Amino acid sequence: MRNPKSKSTVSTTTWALFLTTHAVLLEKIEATLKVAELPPLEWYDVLWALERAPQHRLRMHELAHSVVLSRSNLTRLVDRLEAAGLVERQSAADDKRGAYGVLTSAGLAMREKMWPAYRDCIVDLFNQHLSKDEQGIMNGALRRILDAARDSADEGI
Amino acid sequence: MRNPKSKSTVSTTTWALFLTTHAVLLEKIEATLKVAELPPLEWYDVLWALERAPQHRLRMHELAHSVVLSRSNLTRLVDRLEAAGLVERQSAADDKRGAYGVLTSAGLAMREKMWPAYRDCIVDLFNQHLSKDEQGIMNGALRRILDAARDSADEGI
DNA sequence: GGAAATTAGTTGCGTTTGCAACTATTCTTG
DNA sequence: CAAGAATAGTTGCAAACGCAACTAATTTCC
Repeated sequence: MRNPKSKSTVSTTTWALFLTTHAVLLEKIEATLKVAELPPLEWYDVLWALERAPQHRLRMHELAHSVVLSRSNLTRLVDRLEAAGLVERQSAADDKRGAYGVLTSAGLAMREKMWPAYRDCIVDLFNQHLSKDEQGIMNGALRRILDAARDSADEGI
Repeated sequence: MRNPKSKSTVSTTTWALFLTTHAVLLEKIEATLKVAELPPLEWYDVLWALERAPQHRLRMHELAHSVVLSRSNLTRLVDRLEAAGLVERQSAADDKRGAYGVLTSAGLAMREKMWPAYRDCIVDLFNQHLSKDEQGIMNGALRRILDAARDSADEGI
């Protein structure tokens, strides 16, 4: 029982590496963005999700799902983005409960401004170390894991 | 410029899947632990790091590095673990600035109690969807990424 | 051998998170 | 078509985090 692996022989090496790599890389990326005086990564995620969406807008719950955040956290993240002028709220015409998060032109500009710094991080820390084959294999494997975790049938990444 | 990929042709699919998979899986695992009335995952990480360490103890900064946490956050995480009786602080004899975090027997028991629930999560959400080959390839790739990010030359995972 | 720089760990403070409760609207179905 | 259930989004509050400042001990090196 000293070593978890001994019990029913499950190897957790990949999982442990997955977690640690994520933690280390995220820490580095956030630090880089901070030095460049750019907003945190989650802002990028929201801006990019909106940029890809039809009419540059998504309902709050869609946005929350898209960036994998709880509703309440997304509410407040959008508060901050709205305060910064990067996103606007628009009430939904067809559902009076609902609201859209809408990308502003300043939000689009910020997404584009953040991208080079972010892309360089991804390349330097991640892509650079992966062969095309490895990328293909990881895409397949992660896709499968993600779809299973989300009970399949979800749209984009 | 609409699509980041178009610029200097860097494919960020793997990275995006990596991030999203991490977020979704962590959310599920934390929820499972909570339902089982078990402490959060980071407690497990600390307990397990100490359990593997010689004499079940590590200096605070080693522990911080081992679980990829800032010093100040580790200080307070250990505060909580100490309050729960799972870890003790011990001042270092050879360096009067220093302190050890030491696993208590209650801490060891808790680690063992958490493991089955955690292991089941890992298997169900992660391992189950990976072939041995895929695991091997991911291990190699992640190891390489992690070592590079940490300027190589770091011990255990 | 002693001033300056470095390292270990903690703490204060403002920000962000997580959870549960809450309002308001829409859907269900008897 | 009305009562109850479900869904959308926000908010209050306590816990946790990130950063910079702080104390204390150790190392460097002139």
